[in-house]
Amino acid sequence: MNRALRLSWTDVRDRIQTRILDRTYAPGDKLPKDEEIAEGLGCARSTVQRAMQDLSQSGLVERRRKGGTTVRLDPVTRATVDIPITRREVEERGSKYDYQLIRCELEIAPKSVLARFGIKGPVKLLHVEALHLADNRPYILEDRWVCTMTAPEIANVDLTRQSANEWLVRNKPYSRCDMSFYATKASQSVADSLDTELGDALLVIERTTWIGNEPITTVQAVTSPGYQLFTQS
Amino acid sequence: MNRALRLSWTDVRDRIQTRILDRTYAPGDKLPKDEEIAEGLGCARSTVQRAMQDLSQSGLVERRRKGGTTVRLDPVTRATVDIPITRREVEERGSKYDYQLIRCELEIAPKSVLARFGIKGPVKLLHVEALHLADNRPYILEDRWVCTMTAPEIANVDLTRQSANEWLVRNKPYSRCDMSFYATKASQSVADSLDTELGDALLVIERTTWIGNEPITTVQAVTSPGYQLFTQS
DNA sequence: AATATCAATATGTAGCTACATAATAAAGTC
DNA sequence: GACTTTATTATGTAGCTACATATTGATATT
Repeated sequence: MNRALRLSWTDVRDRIQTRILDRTYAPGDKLPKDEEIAEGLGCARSTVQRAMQDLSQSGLVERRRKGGTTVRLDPVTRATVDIPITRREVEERGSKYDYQLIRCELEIAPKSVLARFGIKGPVKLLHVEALHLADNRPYILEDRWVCTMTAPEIANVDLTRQSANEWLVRNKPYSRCDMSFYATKASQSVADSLDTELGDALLVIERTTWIGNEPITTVQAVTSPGYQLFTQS
Repeated sequence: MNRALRLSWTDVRDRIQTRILDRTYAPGDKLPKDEEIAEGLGCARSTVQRAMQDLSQSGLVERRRKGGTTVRLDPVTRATVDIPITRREVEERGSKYDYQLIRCELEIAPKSVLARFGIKGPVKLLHVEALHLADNRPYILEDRWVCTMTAPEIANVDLTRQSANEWLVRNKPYSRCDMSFYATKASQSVADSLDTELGDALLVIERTTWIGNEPITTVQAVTSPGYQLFTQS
C-alpha cells in the first residue's frame, strides 16, 4: 500500500473527532463498529482501536464491549496540570531562584494533617516551613509535613541548603498523588512571609503523596498574589 | 504460551515503575532497551513499548529515539482535572441544581477578553452573566463571553431556561480548551451575587475554548467560598 | 413466567512482522 | 579541521492474527 496514503492513528482520531464536532455523529449517537470505520477509511482495525482509545480517554466517547461506541452526552472538560519542582518553575520563567528554611521541627501532627494521610494519631511528624523566592521576592510559601516513618532519611538532609520539595521529589518517588486547589485569605503571618497584605486572596496548591499505602508527605503551597495555574494542552 | 503467565502491558508498566521506585533504576539512569526488558520479562517488545508510552506520558521517564529511555531527574507532578458541567457537578453531590440568568447582552468586548481569544477588536460579543445554585445557595457565578461569529445559533437559545454552559457543551464541541486557576478577592457585586462577604478569597476557574482556530467562548467561573478543585487519580 | 444456558458480537489485548523516523556515531570529502 | 554523507541504533507505528472478555439477546429448562 502507498505509504503516503497510510493513515496514522492520530489521523484517524482527528477524522472521527471532526465527524463528532460537525455532528455527523451527534451526542448520544452510536458510532459504527471499529471494523466498519476501518474499512471505510482504508486502515486496520487496530489503528481505529488506538484512535478510539484516545477519544475515550479524553472523554468524548464511551465504549462498551458488545455495546459499541457512543458519543458522550455531556462531554467532560478534562485537562492535565503539570507541577514542576519550584526551582525549575522559577528558572524556566527566567528568574533567579532562592530558598529559605523558616522552621523544621518534629511535632505532633494536627488532625487535619492526619486526615489527609488517612492515619490516626497522635504521631510526631517532621513539620517544615519554607519560602521559595523568585528574583529575591517571595514566590511560594510551603507548609509541609513529612512522614518520618516512610522517609526516615530526611532526618539526615540539611534542609537549610536543599528544599524538602526538591529532596523528596528526587529521592522519594511516589506511587500516588492527590492534589487540590483552593483560595485562601492571607493571615498575618502568611502576609508577612509573602510580603503582601493581610486578607489578600491567595491560591493554595495542596498535595499529598504516598508510596503504596504509606503516606510520604503533604504540602500546602501558598502562592504569592497573582499566581496562576495553567493546564497543559 | 501459558495465558495465566502472560503479562499485560499494565503489569509490565507496574514492574518497571517498581524498579524506578526502589531505585533499581535511579533518576538519571538509562534503562535497558525495550527489547532487552521484553526478553527479561518474557513478553513482546510491543508490550514493553505500550508500558513505556504510559510511563513517559505520566512524566516518570523520558524517551528519545536512538537515545533510549532514561528516568527523569525531576519528575513532574502531573495530574488530570475533570470539570463536568455545573448541573452534573451539583447533582452528583446530591444537591438540587438551579440556575439564574443575570444578564445577557451584546457588548463591545474588553481588551482582556480579546486577548484571551487572541483576536483584535473592537467586536461586539455576547456577554452572559449567570448564577448556578446548589440547594438554593449560590454555587458558581459565571461571567461569559460568547463569540457570535463562531456560535451564531446561541442567539436563538433561551438562556433564561438553559445555561449557556450546558448549551455550549452539548452543541458546540471544542477542539481546544485552555484553562487556568487563580484566587481573587470578592468585589462588592460578586459578594452580593454569591451571598458572601466583600473581600472573601474565591477560586476562579477560567476557560477558553476554540474550534480549530475559531474562538467559541471564554468564562470566568467564580466559585463560592470553600470551593475546592480536586484532581482525578 | 422466571431462570439458567448458550451463541453471537464488539471491543480489548498480546504477539509477531515490517518498516519509518530520529538521533547519533563513524566514515569520507574538501 | 570543518563539513557532509552514510551507517547504525532504539524507539515509533501500522498491519495482521489469534484469542480474551464483557454484554446482549436468543434459546432451552424448570
